[in-house]
Amino acid sequence: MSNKPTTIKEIAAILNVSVSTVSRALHNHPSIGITTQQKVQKLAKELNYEPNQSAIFFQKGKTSTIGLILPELSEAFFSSAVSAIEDLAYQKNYTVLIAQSHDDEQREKQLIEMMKNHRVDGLIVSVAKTTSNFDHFEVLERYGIPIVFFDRIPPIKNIHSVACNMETGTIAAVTYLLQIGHRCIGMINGPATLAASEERKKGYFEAITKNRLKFDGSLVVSCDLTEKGTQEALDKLLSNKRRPTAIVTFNDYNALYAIKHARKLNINLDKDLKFVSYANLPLINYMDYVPIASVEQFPALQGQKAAEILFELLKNKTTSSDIFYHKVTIESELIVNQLNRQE
Amino acid sequence: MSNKPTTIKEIAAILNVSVSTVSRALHNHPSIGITTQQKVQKLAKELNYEPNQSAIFFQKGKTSTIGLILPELSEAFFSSAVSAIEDLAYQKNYTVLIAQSHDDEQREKQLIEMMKNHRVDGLIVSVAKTTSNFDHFEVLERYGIPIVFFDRIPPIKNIHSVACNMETGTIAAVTYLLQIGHRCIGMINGPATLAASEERKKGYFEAITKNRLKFDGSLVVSCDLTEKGTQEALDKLLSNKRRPTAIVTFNDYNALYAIKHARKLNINLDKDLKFVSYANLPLINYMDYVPIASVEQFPALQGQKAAEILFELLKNKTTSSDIFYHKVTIESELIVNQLNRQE
DNA sequence: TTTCTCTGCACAAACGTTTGCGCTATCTTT
DNA sequence: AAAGATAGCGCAAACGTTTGTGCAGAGAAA
Repeated sequence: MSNKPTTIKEIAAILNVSVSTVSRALHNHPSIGITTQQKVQKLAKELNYEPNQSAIFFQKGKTSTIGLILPELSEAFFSSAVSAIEDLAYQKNYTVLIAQSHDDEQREKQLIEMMKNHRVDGLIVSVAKTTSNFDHFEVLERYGIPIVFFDRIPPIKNIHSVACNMETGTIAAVTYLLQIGHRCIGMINGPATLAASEERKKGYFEAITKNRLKFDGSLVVSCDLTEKGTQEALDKLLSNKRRPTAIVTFNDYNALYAIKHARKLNINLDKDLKFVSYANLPLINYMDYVPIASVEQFPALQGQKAAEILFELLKNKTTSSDIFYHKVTIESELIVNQLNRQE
Repeated sequence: MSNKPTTIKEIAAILNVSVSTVSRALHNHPSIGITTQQKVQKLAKELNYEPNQSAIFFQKGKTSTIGLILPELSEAFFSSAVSAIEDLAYQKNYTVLIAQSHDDEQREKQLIEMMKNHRVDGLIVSVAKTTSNFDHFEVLERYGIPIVFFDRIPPIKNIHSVACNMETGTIAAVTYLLQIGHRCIGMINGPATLAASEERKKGYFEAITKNRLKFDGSLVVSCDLTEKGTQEALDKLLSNKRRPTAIVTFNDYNALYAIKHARKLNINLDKDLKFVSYANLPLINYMDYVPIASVEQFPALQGQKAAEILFELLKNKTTSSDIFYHKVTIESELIVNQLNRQE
């Protein structure tokens, strides 16, 4: 068994032509006669010829491979992005080398090293939560390997990035709650260190003031996004002078923790307290009590945009790409949950 | 910018030695003098030399890459498996080319083709639900590319596989329910076409008869695993002459559909009806009412075993590996849910 | 006929690395 | 001193493909 794959050489030998002729014939090069071209292609098909990608990669000095580093594949947000990136890469005859950092900075560094050795043509990255030093990314740029960041963008200059505008999404969320009658709206926000937290808060403020209500700082509480932190944040909000009738949470997990805790406190989630969240996880479909709306961040679209930018960069590699840095912002969108219980 | 990476040639030129000497020195080959070796390694570090993997792959005729084809990355089961496989591959200096079939047979075929062109050294596959023709896999074997299947195993001869024993897990599940006092236990099983359904049914039968109870066929109903099908199956069980006090479902999603439906029917899930499920999804942690126990199928372990087998096959590639086919069965295990509400 | 222009192909280098083989000193043995 | 062994390194081929250049023959223009 184990038939060695057919090579261009063998085809050339059989047809008594040179390897270059075969190569060009297979690529429909104009300088090859039509009859020769057909002869070659016919035999190639018969012998089941498949070009040896390894040889091509080596020869061309590029791998037609893009690297993709993200925190966790099991998070629905990222796996959606992966699918989108994969699809686009597939169309362009690229392959995707996927790796998970597990939100570990060291691992991320090693993966970058690995990607470099593998001579990936470019990289799409969503950085680990814990990453504080970003030198390893800059090294890659010096090697001429372009990087596009998405969703989690490092705070450094001169990078290509794709991210979601959290502010407008938050405005939509709060406005929606105001429209359906809520007047006292709480927010369980993320830690202040995250840029995304700041955007959410800004959006909250905007929506409140634009509707001629006055902003109450005690209704926005930070939390570390753990289950315990969320419980404490909820407790704080519930014991506030003005008790909120609706709460905007930082993300879906966050919302679920809060909902769980609220139910334990015997709060009627159909009447007394509503939640709005971010991300729109599929697991929402399996829950009994779910947020009444979610701010969708379009992970697939983010991934697609990131990939488009990367391919653009790869195409124009000759020109000094240092001149222009892409920075795409995607508008988030409020999705009102259809499964919303109307009892 | 865009410094071209250092090559072995340049190092050789600078030190006035041959490329072969540099190559061997970098690999600590015994036939190279200690001083030369150190000189080379020192300079290599200074020049930031990194071996060109493309060239090595090409030269060695192997890519040190394994392909991984699975239905859906977003399913927690598979993403766990991916992580385990990645880790092992990383240790062995292999990289993993991941691709999703999205449970589509055509896509799966294309991916196989792509993997072949990329000259992956081996493949780990969990086949798409819809795949009915398995020729594309057999082609690979003829190319000398070994395949290891896991979890979803195609019904063909002479393959390497890793899978979970559903029968013992089911026995454990039913036995547990018997132990905590249930006497009438229902089962929402999968379609009869799936081997896994058969195993579950067998396990159910075993557990019942071993405990000197008589098997009641009306307590085991098939379902197509959709939400609607699950609802119908539950309805059927609830209107059975002997109404079950506990139900074993085919998988977690299945269980969630059933739980949702049961709650809509105002059934007291703390008292009147208990569920046991399979898979132990992490989303369980976010649910209000969850199965009281789950049969764990150890996706990470399955992935790891599959990878181990593959690396074993790759190591012994010279010997005609046709002789022996690996078939690993992993025992599933009943996990009693700690979050189980004890009210 | 001569010169010029294509057309259609062959030649060979190049990409970076590994590895079998051969060669030359030096050292050991007799 | 002659012969053999060994250590340390260089030479060159090989992996499969692409691509710049060269070159022959055919046809067209003079």
